[in-house]
Amino acid sequence: MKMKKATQILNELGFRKTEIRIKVLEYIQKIGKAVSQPELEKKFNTLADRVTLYRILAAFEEKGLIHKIMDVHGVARYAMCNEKHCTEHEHHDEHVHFNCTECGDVVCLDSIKVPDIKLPKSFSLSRLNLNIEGTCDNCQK
Amino acid sequence: MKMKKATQILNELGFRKTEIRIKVLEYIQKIGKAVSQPELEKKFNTLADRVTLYRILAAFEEKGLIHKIMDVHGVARYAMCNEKHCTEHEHHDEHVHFNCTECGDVVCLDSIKVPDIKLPKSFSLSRLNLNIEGTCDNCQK
DNA sequence: AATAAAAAGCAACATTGTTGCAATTTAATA
DNA sequence: TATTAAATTGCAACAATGTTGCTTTTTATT
Repeated sequence: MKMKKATQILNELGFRKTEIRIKVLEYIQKIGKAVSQPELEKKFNTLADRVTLYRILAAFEEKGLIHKIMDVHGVARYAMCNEKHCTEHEHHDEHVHFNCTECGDVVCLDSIKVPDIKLPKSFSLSRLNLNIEGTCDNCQK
Repeated sequence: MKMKKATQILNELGFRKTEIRIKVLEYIQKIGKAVSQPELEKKFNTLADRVTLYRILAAFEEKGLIHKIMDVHGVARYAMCNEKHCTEHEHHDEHVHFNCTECGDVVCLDSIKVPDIKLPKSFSLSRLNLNIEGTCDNCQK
Protein backbone atom coordinates (compact mmCIF):
# COMPACT_ATOMS: atom_id res chain seq x y z
CA MET A 1 0.00 0.00 0.00
CA LYS A 2 1.65 3.11 -1.22
CA MET A 3 1.21 6.38 0.60
CA LYS A 4 0.62 9.64 -1.09
CA LYS A 5 3.14 12.28 -0.16
CA ALA A 6 1.94 14.38 2.74
CA THR A 7 2.65 17.64 0.95
CA GLN A 8 0.64 16.53 -2.03
CA ILE A 9 -2.33 15.60 0.15
CA LEU A 10 -2.25 18.94 1.93
CA ASN A 11 -2.17 20.66 -1.44
CA GLU A 12 -5.09 18.71 -2.79
CA LEU A 13 -7.20 19.46 0.25
CA GLY A 14 -6.42 23.17 0.14
CA PHE A 15 -4.27 23.21 3.25
CA ARG A 16 -1.06 25.20 3.53
CA LYS A 17 2.10 23.21 3.85
CA THR A 18 3.34 24.30 7.22
CA GLU A 19 6.05 22.32 8.92
CA ILE A 20 3.81 21.12 11.71
CA ARG A 21 0.98 20.04 9.40
CA ILE A 22 3.38 18.09 7.22
CA LYS A 23 4.97 16.41 10.23
CA VAL A 24 1.65 15.57 11.88
CA LEU A 25 0.27 14.07 8.70
CA GLU A 26 3.43 12.06 8.04
CA TYR A 27 3.35 10.84 11.60
CA ILE A 28 -0.23 9.63 11.37
CA GLN A 29 0.52 8.00 8.02
CA LYS A 30 3.53 6.09 9.32
CA ILE A 31 2.54 5.22 12.86
CA GLY A 32 -0.18 2.83 11.77
CA LYS A 33 -2.33 3.42 14.79
CA ALA A 34 -4.80 5.93 16.12
CA VAL A 35 -3.11 8.93 17.71
CA SER A 36 -4.42 11.41 20.26
CA GLN A 37 -3.70 15.08 20.73
CA PRO A 38 -1.80 14.43 23.98
CA GLU A 39 0.45 12.05 22.06
CA LEU A 40 1.14 14.62 19.38
CA GLU A 41 1.77 17.20 22.06
CA LYS A 42 4.51 15.09 23.57
CA LYS A 43 6.02 14.46 20.15
CA PHE A 44 5.80 17.98 18.76
CA ASN A 45 5.70 20.27 21.78
CA THR A 46 8.58 22.35 20.47
CA LEU A 47 7.00 22.80 17.07
CA ALA A 48 3.48 23.84 17.88
CA ASP A 49 1.08 25.00 20.54
CA ARG A 50 -1.32 22.46 21.98
CA VAL A 51 -4.31 24.30 20.55
CA THR A 52 -2.77 24.18 17.10
CA LEU A 53 -2.60 20.41 17.32
CA TYR A 54 -6.28 20.20 18.25
CA ARG A 55 -7.12 22.40 15.31
CA ILE A 56 -4.99 20.43 12.87
CA LEU A 57 -6.74 17.22 13.86
CA ALA A 58 -10.16 18.84 13.56
CA ALA A 59 -9.29 20.27 10.15
CA PHE A 60 -7.96 16.97 8.84
CA GLU A 61 -11.04 15.16 10.06
CA GLU A 62 -13.38 17.64 8.48
CA LYS A 63 -11.83 16.98 5.09
CA GLY A 64 -12.19 13.23 5.40
CA LEU A 65 -8.46 12.66 5.71
CA ILE A 66 -8.51 11.11 9.16
CA HIS A 67 -11.28 9.75 11.32
CA LYS A 68 -12.00 10.23 14.98
CA ILE A 69 -12.34 7.36 17.38
CA MET A 70 -13.32 7.66 21.00
CA ASP A 71 -11.06 5.23 22.78
CA VAL A 72 -12.02 3.25 25.87
CA HIS A 73 -10.70 6.00 28.13
CA GLY A 74 -12.81 8.66 26.46
CA VAL A 75 -9.86 10.21 24.68
CA ALA A 76 -10.25 11.18 21.04
CA ARG A 77 -7.90 9.42 18.68
CA TYR A 78 -7.44 9.82 14.97
CA ALA A 79 -6.29 7.50 12.24
CA MET A 80 -5.95 7.71 8.48
CA CYS A 81 -9.10 7.10 6.54
CA ASN A 82 -9.32 4.78 3.65
CA GLU A 83 -9.27 7.19 0.70
CA LYS A 84 -11.84 5.20 -1.16
CA HIS A 85 -14.41 5.53 1.54
CA CYS A 86 -14.15 8.95 3.12
CA THR A 87 -14.74 12.44 1.81
CA GLU A 88 -15.36 15.86 3.20
CA HIS A 89 -19.03 15.07 3.23
CA GLU A 90 -19.15 11.62 4.63
CA HIS A 91 -17.09 9.28 6.69
CA HIS A 92 -17.26 5.52 6.40
CA ASP A 93 -14.94 4.00 8.91
CA GLU A 94 -16.96 1.10 10.08
CA HIS A 95 -14.13 -1.18 11.03
CA VAL A 96 -12.87 -2.60 14.29
CA HIS A 97 -10.85 -0.42 16.63
CA PHE A 98 -8.68 -2.52 18.85
CA ASN A 99 -7.68 -1.03 22.22
CA CYS A 100 -4.76 -2.81 23.84
CA THR A 101 -5.06 -2.89 27.61
CA GLU A 102 -1.31 -3.43 27.98
CA CYS A 103 0.29 -0.71 25.88
CA GLY A 104 -2.74 1.49 25.34
CA ASP A 105 -2.33 1.48 21.57
CA VAL A 106 -5.39 1.68 19.40
CA VAL A 107 -5.19 0.16 15.96
CA CYS A 108 -7.70 -0.06 13.15
CA LEU A 109 -8.27 -3.61 12.05
CA ASP A 110 -9.40 -2.76 8.54
CA SER A 111 -9.29 -6.34 7.48
CA ILE A 112 -12.08 -7.35 9.78
CA LYS A 113 -15.53 -6.57 8.58
CA VAL A 114 -18.15 -5.69 11.12
CA PRO A 115 -21.08 -7.97 10.44
CA ASP A 116 -24.39 -6.38 9.60
CA ILE A 117 -26.33 -5.46 12.67
CA LYS A 118 -30.08 -5.67 12.50
CA LEU A 119 -31.54 -2.85 14.53
CA PRO A 120 -35.15 -2.66 15.65
CA LYS A 121 -37.24 -1.05 12.92
CA SER A 122 -37.61 2.27 14.69
CA PHE A 123 -33.87 2.83 14.94
CA SER A 124 -31.74 4.11 12.09
CA LEU A 125 -27.99 3.80 11.87
CA SER A 126 -25.64 6.52 10.71
CA ARG A 127 -22.29 5.50 12.15
CA LEU A 128 -20.85 2.56 13.91
CA ASN A 129 -17.75 1.91 15.98
CA LEU A 130 -16.76 -1.45 17.34
CA ASN A 131 -14.28 -0.97 20.17
CA ILE A 132 -12.56 -4.12 21.28
CA GLU A 133 -10.35 -4.34 24.31
CA GLY A 134 -7.73 -6.99 24.70
CA THR A 135 -4.08 -7.71 24.15
CA CYS A 136 -2.49 -6.74 20.86
CA ASP A 137 0.06 -8.69 18.85
CA ASN A 138 3.00 -6.77 20.28
CA CYS A 139 2.03 -7.37 23.88
CA GLN A 140 1.17 -11.03 23.38
CA LYS A 141 3.85 -13.36 24.65
CA MET B 1 -39.09 -8.29 33.67
CA LYS B 2 -39.36 -7.72 37.38
CA MET B 3 -36.89 -5.52 39.19
CA LYS B 4 -35.42 -6.38 42.49
CA LYS B 5 -35.98 -3.73 45.10
CA ALA B 6 -33.12 -1.26 45.26
CA THR B 7 -32.76 -1.59 49.01
CA GLN B 8 -32.53 -5.34 48.74
CA ILE B 9 -29.84 -5.13 46.10
CA LEU B 10 -27.80 -2.70 48.16
CA ASN B 11 -28.10 -5.07 51.10
CA GLU B 12 -27.01 -8.08 49.14
CA LEU B 13 -23.97 -6.28 47.80
CA GLY B 14 -22.93 -5.04 51.21
CA PHE B 15 -23.72 -1.40 50.58
CA ARG B 16 -25.34 0.85 53.12
CA LYS B 17 -28.81 2.06 52.31
CA THR B 18 -28.29 5.78 52.17
CA GLU B 19 -30.93 7.96 50.57
CA ILE B 20 -28.77 8.96 47.64
CA ARG B 21 -27.64 5.41 46.87
CA ILE B 22 -31.20 4.17 46.89
CA LYS B 23 -32.36 6.99 44.66
CA VAL B 24 -29.50 6.64 42.20
CA LEU B 25 -30.04 2.92 41.89
CA GLU B 26 -33.79 3.28 41.47
CA TYR B 27 -33.18 5.94 38.84
CA ILE B 28 -30.83 3.75 36.82
CA GLN B 29 -33.24 0.85 37.13
CA LYS B 30 -36.22 2.81 35.87
CA ILE B 31 -34.72 5.12 33.30
CA GLY B 32 -33.88 2.29 30.89
CA LYS B 33 -30.89 4.02 29.40
CA ALA B 34 -27.28 4.68 30.20
CA VAL B 35 -26.79 7.60 32.57
CA SER B 36 -23.77 9.80 33.15
CA GLN B 37 -22.54 11.50 36.29
CA PRO B 38 -23.41 14.96 34.91
CA GLU B 39 -26.97 13.74 34.41
CA LEU B 40 -27.18 12.49 37.99
CA GLU B 41 -25.68 15.73 39.18
CA LYS B 42 -28.47 17.72 37.58
CA LYS B 43 -31.06 15.36 39.02
CA PHE B 44 -29.69 15.01 42.53
CA ASN B 45 -27.61 18.13 43.13
CA THR B 46 -29.46 18.90 46.35
CA LEU B 47 -28.98 15.42 47.72
CA ALA B 48 -25.33 14.76 47.15
CA ASP B 49 -21.99 16.20 46.23
CA ARG B 50 -20.72 15.63 42.71
CA VAL B 51 -17.83 13.52 43.98
CA THR B 52 -20.23 11.29 45.86
CA LEU B 53 -22.04 10.53 42.62
CA TYR B 54 -18.79 9.57 40.90
CA ARG B 55 -18.00 7.28 43.79
CA ILE B 56 -21.42 5.67 43.84
CA LEU B 57 -21.17 4.85 40.15
CA ALA B 58 -17.66 3.46 40.60
CA ALA B 59 -18.78 1.37 43.57
CA PHE B 60 -21.82 -0.02 41.76
CA GLU B 61 -19.71 -0.88 38.73
CA GLU B 62 -17.10 -2.65 40.79
CA LYS B 63 -19.74 -4.98 42.19
CA GLY B 64 -21.09 -5.87 38.77
CA LEU B 65 -24.36 -4.04 39.31
CA ILE B 66 -23.97 -1.56 36.46
CA HIS B 67 -21.61 -1.37 33.53
CA LYS B 68 -19.65 1.52 32.13
CA ILE B 69 -19.94 2.64 28.55
CA MET B 70 -17.84 5.31 26.95
CA ASP B 71 -20.30 7.22 24.80
CA VAL B 72 -19.44 8.85 21.49
CA HIS B 73 -18.58 12.11 23.24
CA GLY B 74 -16.13 10.46 25.58
CA VAL B 75 -18.42 10.71 28.57
CA ALA B 76 -18.77 7.70 30.85
CA ARG B 77 -22.28 6.33 31.11
CA TYR B 78 -23.63 3.52 33.20
CA ALA B 79 -26.51 1.11 32.78
CA MET B 80 -27.86 -1.85 34.69
CA CYS B 81 -26.13 -5.11 34.05
CA ASN B 82 -27.90 -8.28 33.28
CA GLU B 83 -27.75 -10.12 36.59
CA LYS B 84 -27.10 -13.39 34.96
CA HIS B 85 -23.97 -12.20 33.26
CA CYS B 86 -22.12 -9.84 35.56
CA THR B 87 -20.42 -10.30 38.89
CA GLU B 88 -17.91 -8.50 41.00
CA HIS B 89 -15.21 -10.36 39.19
CA GLU B 90 -16.25 -10.15 35.61
CA HIS B 91 -18.41 -8.09 33.38
CA HIS B 92 -20.10 -9.43 30.28
CA ASP B 93 -21.95 -6.63 28.61
CA GLU B 94 -21.23 -7.34 25.01
CA HIS B 95 -24.34 -5.85 23.55
CA VAL B 96 -25.03 -2.89 21.31
CA HIS B 97 -24.99 0.61 22.76
CA PHE B 98 -27.06 2.92 20.67
CA ASN B 99 -26.18 6.64 20.77
CA CYS B 100 -28.93 8.88 19.45
CA THR B 101 -27.54 11.91 17.64
CA GLU B 102 -30.79 13.80 18.19
CA CYS B 103 -31.53 13.50 21.88
CA GLY B 104 -28.16 12.24 23.07
CA ASP B 105 -29.66 9.23 24.81
CA VAL B 106 -27.70 6.04 25.00
CA VAL B 107 -29.64 2.83 25.27
CA CYS B 108 -28.52 -0.78 25.54
CA LEU B 109 -30.02 -2.93 22.85
CA ASP B 110 -29.79 -6.19 24.74
CA SER B 111 -31.83 -8.00 22.21
CA ILE B 112 -29.25 -7.61 19.51
CA LYS B 113 -26.40 -10.02 19.66
CA VAL B 114 -23.03 -8.82 18.50
CA PRO B 115 -21.82 -11.34 15.96
CA ASP B 116 -18.59 -13.18 16.63
CA ILE B 117 -15.60 -11.20 15.47
CA LYS B 118 -12.63 -13.13 14.23
CA LEU B 119 -9.51 -11.33 15.29
CA PRO B 120 -6.07 -11.99 13.84
CA LYS B 121 -4.41 -14.84 15.77
CA SER B 122 -2.02 -12.62 17.67
CA PHE B 123 -4.81 -10.52 19.19
CA SER B 124 -6.86 -11.61 22.16
CA LEU B 125 -10.18 -10.16 23.16
CA SER B 126 -11.25 -9.33 26.68
CA ARG B 127 -14.06 -6.83 26.22
CA LEU B 128 -16.11 -5.48 23.42
CA ASN B 129 -18.35 -2.47 22.92
CA LEU B 130 -20.32 -1.79 19.79
CA ASN B 131 -21.29 1.86 19.70
CA ILE B 132 -23.82 2.74 17.08
CA GLU B 133 -24.83 6.28 16.23
CA GLY B 134 -28.11 7.11 14.62
CA THR B 135 -31.65 8.13 15.38
CA CYS B 136 -33.53 6.36 18.12
CA ASP B 137 -37.16 5.30 18.13
CA ASN B 138 -38.29 8.37 20.03
CA CYS B 139 -36.66 10.81 17.64
CA GLN B 140 -37.76 9.01 14.51
CA LYS B 141 -40.66 10.71 12.80
C1' DA C 1 6.45 43.94 -2.66
C1' DA C 2 1.62 44.05 -1.31
C1' DT C 3 -2.22 41.58 0.16
C1' DA C 4 -5.90 38.48 1.81
C1' DA C 5 -6.65 34.30 3.84
C1' DA C 6 -5.00 30.67 6.50
C1' DA C 7 -2.60 29.18 10.32
C1' DA C 8 -0.56 29.64 14.71
C1' DG C 9 0.06 31.41 19.44
C1' DC C 10 -1.64 32.79 23.77
C1' DA C 11 -4.78 33.37 27.49
C1' DA C 12 -8.72 32.13 29.48
C1' DC C 13 -12.19 29.05 30.37
C1' DA C 14 -15.38 24.68 30.50
C1' DT C 15 -16.15 19.98 31.52
C1' DT C 16 -15.22 15.54 33.18
C1' DG C 17 -12.91 13.11 36.34
C1' DT C 18 -9.65 12.04 40.49
C1' DT C 19 -7.40 12.29 45.17
C1' DG C 20 -6.69 13.31 50.04
C1' DC C 21 -8.49 14.16 54.20
C1' DA C 22 -11.71 15.44 57.73
C1' DA C 23 -16.47 15.01 59.28
C1' DT C 24 -20.58 12.42 59.39
C1' DT C 25 -23.57 8.49 59.25
C1' DT C 26 -24.74 3.70 59.19
C1' DA C 27 -25.20 -0.66 61.13
C1' DA C 28 -23.44 -3.97 64.07
C1' DT C 29 -22.31 -5.15 68.87
C1' DA C 30 -21.86 -4.80 73.69
C1' DT D 1 -29.57 2.17 74.30
C1' DA D 2 -24.69 3.51 74.02
C1' DT D 3 -20.37 2.40 71.77
C1' DT D 4 -17.72 1.67 67.97
C1' DA D 5 -15.59 0.50 63.50
C1' DA D 6 -16.27 0.94 58.93
C1' DA D 7 -18.59 2.95 55.25
C1' DT D 8 -20.05 7.04 53.25
C1' DT D 9 -20.07 11.81 52.36
C1' DG D 10 -18.45 16.63 51.73
C1' DC D 11 -15.10 19.80 50.55
C1' DA D 12 -11.04 21.57 48.52
C1' DA D 13 -7.71 21.03 45.42
C1' DC D 14 -6.02 19.30 41.38
C1' DA D 15 -5.40 17.00 36.63
C1' DA D 16 -6.51 16.05 31.88
C1' DT D 17 -8.86 16.88 27.76
C1' DG D 18 -10.94 20.01 25.02
C1' DT D 19 -12.87 24.74 23.37
C1' DT D 20 -13.21 29.79 22.28
C1' DG D 21 -11.82 34.48 21.28
C1' DC D 22 -8.61 37.40 19.72
C1' DT D 23 -4.13 38.95 18.07
C1' DT D 24 -0.06 37.99 15.51
C1' DT D 25 2.43 35.58 12.10
C1' DT D 26 2.97 33.11 7.94
C1' DT D 27 1.74 31.39 3.51
C1' DA D 28 0.78 31.77 -1.14
C1' DT D 29 -1.17 34.59 -4.52
C1' DT D 30 -1.39 38.82 -7.16
